[in-house]
Amino acid sequence: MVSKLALRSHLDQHACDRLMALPHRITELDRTSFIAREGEKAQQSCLLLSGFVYRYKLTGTGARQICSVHVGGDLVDFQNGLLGHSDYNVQPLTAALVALIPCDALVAAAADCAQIARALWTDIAANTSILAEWLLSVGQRNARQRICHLLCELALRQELAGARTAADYTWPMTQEQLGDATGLTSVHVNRTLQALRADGLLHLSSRHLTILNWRRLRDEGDFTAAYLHLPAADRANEAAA
Amino acid sequence: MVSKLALRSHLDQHACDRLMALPHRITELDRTSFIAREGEKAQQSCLLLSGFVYRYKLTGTGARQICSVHVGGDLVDFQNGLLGHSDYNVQPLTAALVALIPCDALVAAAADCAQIARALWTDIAANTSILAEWLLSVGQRNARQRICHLLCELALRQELAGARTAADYTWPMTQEQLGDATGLTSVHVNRTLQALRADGLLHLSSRHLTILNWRRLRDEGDFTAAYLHLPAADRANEAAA
DNA sequence: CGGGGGTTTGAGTGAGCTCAACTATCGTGG
DNA sequence: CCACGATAGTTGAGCTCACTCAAACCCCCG
Repeated sequence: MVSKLALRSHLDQHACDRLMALPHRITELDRTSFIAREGEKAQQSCLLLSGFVYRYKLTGTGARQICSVHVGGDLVDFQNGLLGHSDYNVQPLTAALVALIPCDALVAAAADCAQIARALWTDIAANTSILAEWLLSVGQRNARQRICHLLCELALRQELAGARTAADYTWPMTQEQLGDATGLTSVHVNRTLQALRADGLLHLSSRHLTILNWRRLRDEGDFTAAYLHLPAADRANEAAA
Repeated sequence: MVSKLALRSHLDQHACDRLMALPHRITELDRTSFIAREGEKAQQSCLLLSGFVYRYKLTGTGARQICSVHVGGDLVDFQNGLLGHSDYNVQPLTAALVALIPCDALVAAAADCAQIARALWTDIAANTSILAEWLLSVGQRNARQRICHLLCELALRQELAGARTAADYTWPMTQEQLGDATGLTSVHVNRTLQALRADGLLHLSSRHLTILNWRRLRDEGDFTAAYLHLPAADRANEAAA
């Protein structure tokens, strides 16, 4: 379970044992709780076991930008432990089961074991890569592209996280949250989603998304999976419509 | 020189020596050269000695989003060495002097020395934090705020990188590049800059920026320096107009 | 059956875009 | 020393994508 973290790089038995032995506290969280709060000290990392979690920042006037969405198996908020205080807020998007791990313990494990260090580094780098792609989306793509793109991304990430199929998955966000992730208003998200439905690309009802035409959704969203750095990315990207 | 990298965390003599001993190749680059190219293997990190460097991504239709701008002392493009291939392009913004360091050597140094590992981690985390703030800007702030914000950011980062003063510094970007960094067109950047000049906030001519009213620029840009994780941030943020 | 969060719809508005031309600046070579 | 070309900045006019505000609707849950 804990070792799911390290999909992107090889870990031998010793490294896995070391990870499993990390001190941690498993907690169930509801949507109103905070995992981290901007400006506070962050001493714990959070490994997401099930459910969804998101990070967001606020402007001075209260506008919210969602900076990432995390699916099961993701290690959230590790970096901030290193910097002393958190830059952003982290909250569950849905009810979520998380394992809280002291950052110090992770750092110590990394110092002990080069494989763990590399795995953690790789994980951080992959998350940074996703962040850069989000910036590209928000900065350069139009509403329809942004939404298609995000839908594709979460499809693949959830599939890797253990969902049966990428084409049919749990949709964790409200339209307002989708807007805050893409830099759009919820009204405009709503209209754009309607257009996508009308064009037969997808079926989205509360908490559940079905992708009806993967190829078109991918093309319209200008989506290529490389930035996710998933081992299965190539295959998934070729998945039939 | 090499050790400037580690401003954010403590390094003892041993760690510094270890860093200085890293294999590297110093090169002078002009604006047309590539430090990394999207999709290629990246085996080298790049420590920027002088000049400016930027990273950018392209959409399928060729729109460009600048993901970061780097000033002297920054370690650029380290993460991608870990992931195998680069997600983005890295080019000099101006003529630049860089030290190319093999990623493996950095990883090895980190494995040897916990202080180096922590310094590198911290550096990556700080860069990620900046990226998140850019996402916030592009997603939620208007043109004027985005530009003011970026001007403030580069002022502080350059000051820390050794410029005499934050209020008066080398401006490395064209208006088009500023547009690509903020998700605006160069035309709109131009008009917004004119408004800022007219309001007496700054003086910007080719390659040189003078901030005339730091406080207003900061307030209008909704800028707070915390996300930069600079030791001097608090002081700088309070600098007089 | 009465909230309340989420979604949908309508109408009007505006920030920022597009396209296109023009100007300024500067380095280069004849 | 000037003509030239290239790069960067400026201006104008018209347009559109996405926003704002506001009201309805839906549906789940207590």
